[in-house]
Order: sequence, then C-alpha cells, then structure tokens
Amino acid sequence: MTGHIEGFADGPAAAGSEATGVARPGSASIRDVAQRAGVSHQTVSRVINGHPSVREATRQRVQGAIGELGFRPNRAARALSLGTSRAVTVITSDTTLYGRAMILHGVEEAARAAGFPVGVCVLESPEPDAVSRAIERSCDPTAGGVIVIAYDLAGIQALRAVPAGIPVAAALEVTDAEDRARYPSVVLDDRSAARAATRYLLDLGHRTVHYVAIPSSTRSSARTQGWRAALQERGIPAAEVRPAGWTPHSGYQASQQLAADPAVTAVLCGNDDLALGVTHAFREAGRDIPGTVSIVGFDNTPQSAYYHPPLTTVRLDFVGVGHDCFQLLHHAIDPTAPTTPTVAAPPELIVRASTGPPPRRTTRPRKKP
Amino acid sequence: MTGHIEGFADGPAAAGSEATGVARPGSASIRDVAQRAGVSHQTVSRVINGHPSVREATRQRVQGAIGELGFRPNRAARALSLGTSRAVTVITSDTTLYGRAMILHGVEEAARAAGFPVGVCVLESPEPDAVSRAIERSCDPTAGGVIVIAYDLAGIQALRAVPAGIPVAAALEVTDAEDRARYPSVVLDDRSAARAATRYLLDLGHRTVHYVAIPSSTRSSARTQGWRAALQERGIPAAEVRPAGWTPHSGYQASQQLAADPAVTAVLCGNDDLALGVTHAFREAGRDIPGTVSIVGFDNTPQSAYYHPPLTTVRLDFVGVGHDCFQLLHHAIDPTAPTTPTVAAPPELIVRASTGPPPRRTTRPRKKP
DNA sequence: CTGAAAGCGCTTACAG
DNA sequence: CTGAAAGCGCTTACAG
Repeated sequence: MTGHIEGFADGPAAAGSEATGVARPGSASIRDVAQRAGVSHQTVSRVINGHPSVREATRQRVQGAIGELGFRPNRAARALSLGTSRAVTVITSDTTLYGRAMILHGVEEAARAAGFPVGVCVLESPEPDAVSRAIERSCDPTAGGVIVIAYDLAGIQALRAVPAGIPVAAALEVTDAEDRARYPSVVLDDRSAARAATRYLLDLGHRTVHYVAIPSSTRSSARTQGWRAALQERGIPAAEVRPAGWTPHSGYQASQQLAADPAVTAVLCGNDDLALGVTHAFREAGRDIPGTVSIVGFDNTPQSAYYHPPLTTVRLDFVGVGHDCFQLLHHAIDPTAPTTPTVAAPPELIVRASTGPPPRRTTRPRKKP
Repeated sequence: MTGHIEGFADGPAAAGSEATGVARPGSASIRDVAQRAGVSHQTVSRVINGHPSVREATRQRVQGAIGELGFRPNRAARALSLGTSRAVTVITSDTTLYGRAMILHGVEEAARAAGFPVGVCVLESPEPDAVSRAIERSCDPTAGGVIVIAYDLAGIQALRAVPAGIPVAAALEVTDAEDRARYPSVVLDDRSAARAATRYLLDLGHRTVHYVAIPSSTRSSARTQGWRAALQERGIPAAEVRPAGWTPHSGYQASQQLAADPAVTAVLCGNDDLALGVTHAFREAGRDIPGTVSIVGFDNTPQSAYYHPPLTTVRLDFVGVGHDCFQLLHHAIDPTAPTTPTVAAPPELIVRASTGPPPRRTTRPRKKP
C-alpha cells in the first residue's frame, strides 16, 4: 500500500485574479491600500490599529480598500518597527505527555482569545546545547513572550536561560521555591494532593502505600514528597520508590514485583497511564482490584473513569494552569491587560472503584483461577 | 487552597550586566557586532547565514563578537527583508484529539530538525468567520508555510481559505479526492483499514458488525465507508451508524442499546477512546468480552494494549503523517530541500484479546453474575 | 573577500 | 483629523 502521499503537486491553482485584482502575489501593502483609498499610508496604519482619531468616513474608505485588495498586514514589519510582537511560545518537553498537552491547550485557548498567535518549542534534553538551541528558536529579540513548563530539569534550565528582556511566565512544581520566587509562575499543589491520596489509602486501613513514580529529573518530585510525608506522619517507613516511565507499559513493568507480593495492598501511581499498566500487572498476577489491592493515579484523564475498575485518581487542572500562565504573561507584556482572576482549580481526589479497604488479614496470595 | 499563582513578580532579576556588557536590553544588533569585530554589518550578515565567501579569520572574529555580545538575530527584520520566514504553523481543530496531537508532534519533530519554529493555530468551528480569523492569525504575508489537518469540515474550509502565495501541505482523508488533487497532501488509508477490520470480524464468524462513529462533518467519513463496503461485499445490510463523540464517555452512552441487544456480537469503534467506553457499556450489561461481543478500535493509543481486555485496533501512523506533511511543505518552500522519503506507515490491524468468534448460537443474553 | 547603498512594510513622534 | 519624515534590523545586489 504505497502512494499515500499526494505530494509535490502544484499547490492551489494560482488563485484567479479578481476583476479588481492585485498584481503581486506578495499581497498588498499598506501603501497600496492608502493609494486606493486616497489617503496616506499612516492613516491606513491608524485604521488597522483602531486608533480613535480617524474620521469615520475615512475609516470606511480605508476598510473598503483593505477588503478589495485582500490586504493582510505584514507581521514582520510590525514587529520590527515595534521591537516586539504579540505572540507567545510555549517551551516544554514532550508535548504528548498529558499534563503538557493540556497546559498547551489552555495557553492556546487563552492566547487565541487575546489575539496572540502561539508557538511551540520542544526541549530535547536538559543539556546546555539543547537548551540554548531551544532558546534560540523561541527567544529572538522581537519574541512577544514565552511560557515555560518547568516540571522537569530541561524545563527549569530553559526557564533560567530565557534572556533578560523577554517576558516570561512558568508552570512550576510546588517544590521549586527558588524559581517560584524569581518568575511569575503558577503551581499545582500536587505535593498536598499526593499526601491526601496517601492518607486516604491509609485511612482505608492499608498498613502502607507503595509508590510507582513517573520520571523526575529533579531530586524529589512533589508527588514523591507528599507520599513520603503522609507515611512519615504516621510513623510508617516508606518502601523504595518504583521508578517508571510515562506509559502504561512502563507501569506494567515497574510493578511486577509489587504484584507478586501479597503484602502490597495499596499502590499510588505517578499518573493514570502508569496506573493502567499497574492494574494490568496485578490482574495478571491474579489479584482482584480493589479486593486485594487498591490503586490510585494522578491526572484524571478522560479515560480513567472507564478503566476496569474505574480509577481513583487526582484531578489536576492543567488547562487552568495554561490559562493562568497566559494571563500572567499577558500582564507582564502589557500591564494594562485585563487581569482575569485565577482559574486553575486546586487538585482534588476523585474516588472511584479501584480503591477500597485492604483484604482481611490473609497473608497468602490468591491463586489464579 | 489558594495562592497557587506566584504571579506578578518582577521577573528575572535584571540579568547582571557582564564586564563586557551590552547597554540596551533590546539586545545587540548586527551593527553592534560589526563594530566590535571591526567589519561592516554586511559581513556579519554573511557570517550569520553561513555565506562561503568570508575569510576564516574574519569569520572567527565575528563569531567572537557575536558570543561576547550575546547577539541573537532579529527574526522580524530578517523576514521583512526576505519577504518570508522559515516557520511553519499547523492549522487544526482541537489539539487534544489523539490523531491531531500526534500529527502536531510529528510536524514539530521534523520542523525542529530542519530548524523551523512551529506555530499552532486552532480552528474554533467551520464557520466562515472562525476560519478567516484562523487564516488571519496564521497566514500573514511573511508566513513561511502552513500545514492544515483537514480531517473535518473546519480543516477543509481552512485549507481552501489559505491565501495564494502561502506554501501549504495538508493531511487529508482518503475520501477527499478533490482536495487531494489540489494540494500537496498526505493520507492515511483508513477506509481500507476499516474494511479490513470489518472483514476480519466477519471472517471470525460474526453475522454483522455494528459501527460506533466519531464525529464527521463531511458526509461520510472514510472509516464509515470502509465498514459499509466490507458489509456490502458480503451482501450484509448495514445497521445504522451509532454516532458518538470522541470520548470514552460518549462511546459509553452511544452503545447502551447495542449492549442490551444480544444479537450484537461485533462492534467497530471510530477510535480507541470510544472503544473503551463501549467496552464499559457491554461489561455493565453483563456481556463478556470477547465471549459475547468483539470490540475493535482505531488509533492504537499507548493505552489500548492495557485495556481490559487488551484492545484489537488499527494502528494509524499519525506521527509519520506529520513528518511527511512537513517534508512536503519544506519542499514547497524550498525545492532544494532534501526530499526525504515517505515515512508514514500504512494502517495495520493489531489483533489483541478484545476480539474472537461470536458466541455459540445462544440468543439469550448472559445474566449479570 | 568585503563595504556603501537601498529597500522590505510598518509605526511613532512631529507638524499642520 | 491627517500627512511627510525617519527608523526598526536585516538582506540583496552592486561595486571594488
């Protein structure tokens, strides 16, 4: 099955020039519009920018000419002249991760509403070279502003590498006090959320809670900290963190040993995808969920409510974080911008069917049917 | 729990000017570099652009000055002068949908490798107003080029509204012959894939296959067509399509009736998320999967292999489509660009545990345990 | 191999 | 309310 690329066609038929037609395909300039409307190009500029001091009749004439010529203002020229542009670019690693994708979506929505084009700049790694290449792509002198998702080392390095003079806002981990003091930023308190989720499991009667973690390039992620804190406050020693990746597959692999150990009755997972893989591993080991083990995730993805069993998880309002980041940036760029109130909701535990009390003190594992 | 916005801080401390420090925060220009290196600004331009005719010694001196001044070229000025920029923006509806997100990711990867910044322009609706606003945001005269994901009506309208003179490439449905002839485009043959999946179910012994569809603003989506074709070629009348949205929840709702009907033994779903919801509905109705009903999805999301049961689905190489789109666009912008061969893999049915032969002719539904 | 000239399309003071 | 002037930072011919 080949040939699914239609490619290398001639592109759209050289759009039929209308009766009133413009000559150059390079499209009309402000001067062409001016000529047609019988005014100076400055006046056209004023009309475009909604400057108040333009006679209504003039404005109409100019608008007419704009329409007839299909004039679209040249953004580059505007940016050069102004020394800045109304545009935002989101700097992040891997846009396919749920949290990143949702923040990007939130930023995009807010930016669109405010008339800002949005760019995406992906970090390849936290290496200095990769970071400066990203900065190069996103921070030219006329860049409007950047939003960096600094949930990992690459993001943090990028944030710190943003040249002075470029407006910036950041999505940060709660635990990153240093950068929170330094940059306008928005934070989701997933440390508290992890603590709350762990307490919830403990309150259910579980003797301890194990943790399967998403990657964290910083020393100790907020979620790990919260989990640890909840254990510590009850004098329970924390078992070793099971490090995993981001995918269900990695969760599956990381939890093989846990699934084989009947003493493991509660597992907190760094995200819902991991939880899906962990669930699979336990089921494969013949363990009923939540009969013999309780599983909790993070994110509240649209899928999690339809897992089998439906997953208890922590809702994280990433879209709200994106909105707020944009608002912060907008304010930094233009202090007269309407300062919309915060929208990001605090994390919240959503209890579903994947959690319950621990099994009655049976130490033997269930056999596979 | 408030105060998670750190906001409105003063931004990064006005980066300590180095010993050699530049004065203006507006960063150095080509002329500043020239002065420091003792050359003309044209020579600096040549160095920046890797022009061959520059003496090595000169080049070094200029590079040195660039480093010392932390010079970053002004993209707007370059674009204005050149009349175009090396940048690509992806026009699409809802970036959170799996296929769109993966195509965007593919485009971004390829663009990054080629040194193109990437923008995202989201379509709100297929209404003319929304479309022209999107075009306005993405197609200024110096725009490098656009890639439009034309899987829905909004995308198709946007594609057709791209002004002449703006290089363009599109991800299109197989069924859209008209636009395929008109624009450089790449296509995933999901019509054939849907036919293959339906045949597979029929070959398993199912008397018919029901279809729960993702939204399609075009008359008949490729997947629907393929499903219908497979039925037709065996003389089986197609049941009505069950229209759903994109989420597991919508799949769940759309399949309530199907789940209640014991004659339904095979369901093809427009995507994996839908399949997850459909699975839930059937399980809730006491139907064993695949014992009493086979379920097939589309996409092969990373989650699908860990569903319960693991989902039979069609792998669609959206990332490859993204790569190919960028390649096509790159070629349109710059015919000397290396024309990398196609990478998008054809769709492929991945058989997992959610499908099997139909139940032995028992017409009564299983009761809930 | 390198420099002096002109221009890309816009905006912001500055006059009227 | 509107127009003539100057400049944003780069690039592309054109000379040398």
